[in-house]
Amino acid sequence: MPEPEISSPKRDQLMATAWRLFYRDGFRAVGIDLILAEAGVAKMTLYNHFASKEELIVALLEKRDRELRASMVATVEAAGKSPTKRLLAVFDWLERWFGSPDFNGCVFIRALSEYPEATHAIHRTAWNHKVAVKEMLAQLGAAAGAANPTGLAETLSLLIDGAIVAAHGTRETGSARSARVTTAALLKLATA
Amino acid sequence: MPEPEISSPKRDQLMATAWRLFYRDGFRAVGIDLILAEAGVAKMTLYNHFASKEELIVALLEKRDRELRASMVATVEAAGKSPTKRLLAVFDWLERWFGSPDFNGCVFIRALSEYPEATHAIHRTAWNHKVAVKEMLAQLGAAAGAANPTGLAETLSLLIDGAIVAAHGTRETGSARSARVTTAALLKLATA
DNA sequence: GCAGGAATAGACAGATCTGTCTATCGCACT
DNA sequence: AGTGCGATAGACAGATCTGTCTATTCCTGC
Repeated sequence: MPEPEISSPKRDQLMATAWRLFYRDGFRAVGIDLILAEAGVAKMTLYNHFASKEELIVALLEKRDRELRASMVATVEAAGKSPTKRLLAVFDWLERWFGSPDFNGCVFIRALSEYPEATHAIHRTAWNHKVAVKEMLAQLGAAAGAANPTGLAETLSLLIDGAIVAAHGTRETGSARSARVTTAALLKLATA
Repeated sequence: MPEPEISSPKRDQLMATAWRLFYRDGFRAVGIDLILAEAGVAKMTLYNHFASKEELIVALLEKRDRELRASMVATVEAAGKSPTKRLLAVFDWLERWFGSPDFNGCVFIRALSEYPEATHAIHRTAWNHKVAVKEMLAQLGAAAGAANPTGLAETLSLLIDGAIVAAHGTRETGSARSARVTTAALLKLATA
C-alpha cells in the first residue's frame, strides 16, 4: 500500500514524465497512455500508486508546491540580511524563471483554469499554494517593517501572479522587472 | 458562406450556449455534443458556421473581447471627467464583476492556460485581448498625466490579472479593492 | 532454490471525442 | 406550384479517454 508518501523509482519516473507533459500541454490535453508510454511504465503501476489521474495531478501539484517554495526560500536566504533586498530577490527569482527555456506559465494558475470549480480537489490544491506563498510574503514584509504586512503580501501576490500571466502571454521577462520596480516603490511607502 | 461575421439566430444561440458551458467548465472539458444538445442545434449547423471547435472558441473570445472592452469603456465614461476617477472606476468595475454570481475567472487567462503553446490560435487570440486592455489603460494613464503611461499600464495590468486570479481562487471581491488601493497610491507617485 | 511482491504487456470495457455524410424537412420567395 | 437554402436527426468513422483485469516475468530476501 504505497499510498501516502512512499518513494519508489517507478513512481518518481512516472511523476517526472507526467509533470513534463502536463506542464507542456495541459492536464486534460495529456492522456495517461502517453505518460505511461513516455515514462516506460505499465498502466497498473500507475493505478497501484495513485487511485486516479486526478490524484496523480494533486500529488504533482503538492510536490511542485514544496519544491517551488523551497526554491524561493533558498533565493531569499541567498539575498543576504537586508529585508528589502530579500523581498526584492523574489522578483529576481521570477525573472530567472520566466527566462528559463521551458517556462510555460504557472502550473497552479493553469490548474485553477482547467478545473475552475471551487470545490474541485485540484482547484483547491492549486489555490493552497498561492495562499502559502502569500504567507511567505507576509513574513518577509513584516521583517521589512511594513505597517500592514498582510495587505502588502496581498498586493505583492497580485503583482506576481499578474507578472506570471504576462510572461506566459509575451514569453518575455519584462513583467518581472515591472513588478519589481513597483514593489520597490511600494516598500518605500509601506515602511515610511 | 456565412463565414466572416454574418449573424444568424442559430449561430447566436450556438455561441451563447457554447460560451456558458465553456466558461463554466472549460474548453477541453466541454464537448460539442453537449453544446449542440443544450443549444438545440444540429451538428451540421455548427460546422456550417465554424470550421472547427477551435474556430468557434476563437470567435467566442473575439466576441467577449469586444463586449468586455465596451463594458469597460462605458464604466469609465460613466465615472465622469476626473482622469483619476476614471482610472479607479476600472477597479470598481472589477469588483462588481467578481461579485457576480457566475464569475468563474477570466476566460482569456483560462484560454492561455488551456492552450499554453505560444503559437496556438486560441492562445494568441486570448493574449491579444490583454494587450488591447493594456492599451486602454495606457490612454487612461496618459490622460491622468502619468509620466510614463506605458509603464503605468503595465503595472495596472499586473494588478488586474493578479486580482482576477485571486478572485477565482477565493470567490471573494477583496482583491479588486486591494488592487484599487494600490493603484490610487501609484497614481499619486506617477503624477507627482 | 524458492517465495512474494512489484512491475510488465496487453486485452478489454464503456464512454466520449471531433468531424463527415446522407437524406429529409420546412420555409421563404418568386 | 416550384425552387433553393438553411436546418434537421442521426448514423458513422476513427480516434481517444480512464480505469479494470489477467497472466506472466522479474528481482530480491531468505
